[in-house]
Amino acid sequence: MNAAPRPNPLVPPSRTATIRDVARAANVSVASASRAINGLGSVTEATRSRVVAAATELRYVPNSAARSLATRRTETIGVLLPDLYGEFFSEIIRGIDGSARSRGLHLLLSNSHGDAAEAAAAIRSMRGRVDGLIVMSPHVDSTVLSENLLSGMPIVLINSVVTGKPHPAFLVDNYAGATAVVRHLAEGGRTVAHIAGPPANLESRERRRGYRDALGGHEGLVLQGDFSEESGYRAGCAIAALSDRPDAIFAANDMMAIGCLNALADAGMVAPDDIALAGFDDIPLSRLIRPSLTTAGIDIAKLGGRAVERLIENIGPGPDIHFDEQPELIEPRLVVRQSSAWNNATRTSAEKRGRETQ
Amino acid sequence: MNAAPRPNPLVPPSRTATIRDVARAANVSVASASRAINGLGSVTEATRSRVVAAATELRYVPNSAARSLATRRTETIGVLLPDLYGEFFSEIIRGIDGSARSRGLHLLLSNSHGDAAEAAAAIRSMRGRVDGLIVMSPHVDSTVLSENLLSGMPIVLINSVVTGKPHPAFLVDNYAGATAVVRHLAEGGRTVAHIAGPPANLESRERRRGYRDALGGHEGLVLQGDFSEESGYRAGCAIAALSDRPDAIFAANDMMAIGCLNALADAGMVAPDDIALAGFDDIPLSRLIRPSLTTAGIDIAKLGGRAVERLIENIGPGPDIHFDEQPELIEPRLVVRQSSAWNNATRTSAEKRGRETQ
DNA sequence: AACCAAATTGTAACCGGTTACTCGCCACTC
DNA sequence: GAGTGGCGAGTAACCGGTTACAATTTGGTT
Repeated sequence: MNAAPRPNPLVPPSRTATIRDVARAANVSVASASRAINGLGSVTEATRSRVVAAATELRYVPNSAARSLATRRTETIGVLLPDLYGEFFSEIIRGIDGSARSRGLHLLLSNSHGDAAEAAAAIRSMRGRVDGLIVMSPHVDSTVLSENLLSGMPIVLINSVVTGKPHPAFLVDNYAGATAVVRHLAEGGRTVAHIAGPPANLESRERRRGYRDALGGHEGLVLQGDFSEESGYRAGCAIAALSDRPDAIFAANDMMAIGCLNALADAGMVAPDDIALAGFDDIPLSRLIRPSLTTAGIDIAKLGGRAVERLIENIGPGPDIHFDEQPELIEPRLVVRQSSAWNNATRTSAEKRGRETQ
Repeated sequence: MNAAPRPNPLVPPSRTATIRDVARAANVSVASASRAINGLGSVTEATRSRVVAAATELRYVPNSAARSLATRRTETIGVLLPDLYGEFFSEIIRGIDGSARSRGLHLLLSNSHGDAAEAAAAIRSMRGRVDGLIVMSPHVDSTVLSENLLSGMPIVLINSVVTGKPHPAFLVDNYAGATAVVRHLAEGGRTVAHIAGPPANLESRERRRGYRDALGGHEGLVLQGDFSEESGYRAGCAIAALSDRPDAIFAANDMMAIGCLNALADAGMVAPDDIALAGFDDIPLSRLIRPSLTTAGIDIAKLGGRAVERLIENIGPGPDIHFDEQPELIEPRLVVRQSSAWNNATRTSAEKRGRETQ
């Protein structure tokens, strides 16, 4: 009559139901209960319905930790993003979330990493919590990745160039987008100045290269900026003060273009009549300001969704499907709005109101 | 010499290290290894360092599923958000993420729920994956919550009113914000019109109530909008067409204010000289457009951070700490910018450039 | 030197699922 | 009627941690 083998004899009250409870209630073994619940293996319709009934009766919800431990899958994908400005962030998450949810996957999010060490820590801390990773970060490089990713983990990169071992990746084609914008601005032999982004930034270098090549290799006036609205404002002031002004300005991103536009406005000049202007990114502000801003941009949400799909392909059975593939280039779409609508005849009334026909 | 008790005798190659491997390498028991790694219980410095050395040597990373299974904690908080527009979304996530990360917590995110059923599904699917929930959703109500939340799970609500059992909650004080804006616009006896948000929306009702009370209970001209820029534009056109125009307009949010501003501009009127204007939310666009927009808003990131802190208090030992407490009201701050700067004398040059001194 | 309390360490039983393998049982051939 | 193939169900061994409890060591007293 040794009555104390179990440490805690009376737990039943207010404890969440386990699969053993369900099995007992349905009068089957745990194995059958598990099979019935997951619809795998062979189970009679009779036992299946008995188990399901017991499960709903007991409000049974499988413990996901136990399940992951046994199956080695988490049904979760990790998302690593840099400290992004509003719209880009919400759009890419919207795309990722939509695509993930439709496949029953959860999202483990980590954003705003100041440096490579923080990004590495984030990657490491996600190990074992996710089945795959979507990484968009200027701070990762092949070292960070291989050091912190245990070999098997599938990963998809967005706008992050890593040398060394190739991973599936998506890259916005900054070069193509910039040439498209500059060709548009330069139509009819107009001179085009450039407000450049930070030289250390790959995207700003690519956009500048596009600018240069669109002008046949001969750069016009180039002012240094840092992607902030303030730096665009300063550049705009500088240009307004020139005696010999360019016909048009290509800013390396929309924020600087907006700053520049404001500077010109403060100097009493209006775009496009006095000087035309275009940016890059197509942030939502671009169509809301007056004059609305010509720019080039991509469908960010779609990009996020595609990244998830790509990741899932690689989570599946055979690892390393698209192994030594080139990064997939996403070409931005040129969006012409008021700020470069030189010719009134071509300005539709919808454009005048800053609305797009889409 | 029975050599086949283990099902898979040769797994060592490319298998991730477990705590037993570490224990073996450090020549201690798994219990000591666990204690050394977690810094709990008492362990000699000597064994601790041996274990740590072995762990780094083997690149050991604890399996989080196993850990959660044993400890019943996931070190993760779930975040449920509605389909939010850019800036609000990224700011609140920034605040939540920063606060969570500094405490070593992960974020499981789920956004864009179309209806109550989807929100309920999201809550249910997070069960067992998170230690607590931050919910901001117009779709939850007490039924959804009590049905899908097993009693113990801590939760913090943001801008969601649920009747019934009280939960810790934060609420933006739309009424107070609106009265502040309207009092400012009405200074000197000026007449103020209102562009209202969708009547079904609680926030727009509260803002309208603030508008009415700030005018002593007597509403002026009220136009119906739906929070979109388009509806603001239409309202602006309607006002521009009036023969007897109000001195100022209070739009129930910034997007409608911007639309209205554009409509007035298209009609050849400039704010604030012809008509003053203010919005609500203080989205970043508000200080970037010309004229920059007077508005009222809260520090969204801070709100997110505080929600996390509040949640953590309730995750701790004693459940239901702040049980029957009132929701915490967050009072928006009035931000006066160009669009209501009637008097040139009070307009600083910094404001003219649309920059704030903060 | 013996003794005892405190500090370390080890053993093994959990946490709650999944699943390889075994066992009955039944229908169907030969 | 014995042999056999296959299906449904059950047993128990995992997955990889944590931790209660027991066993051992340590160190300070008398």
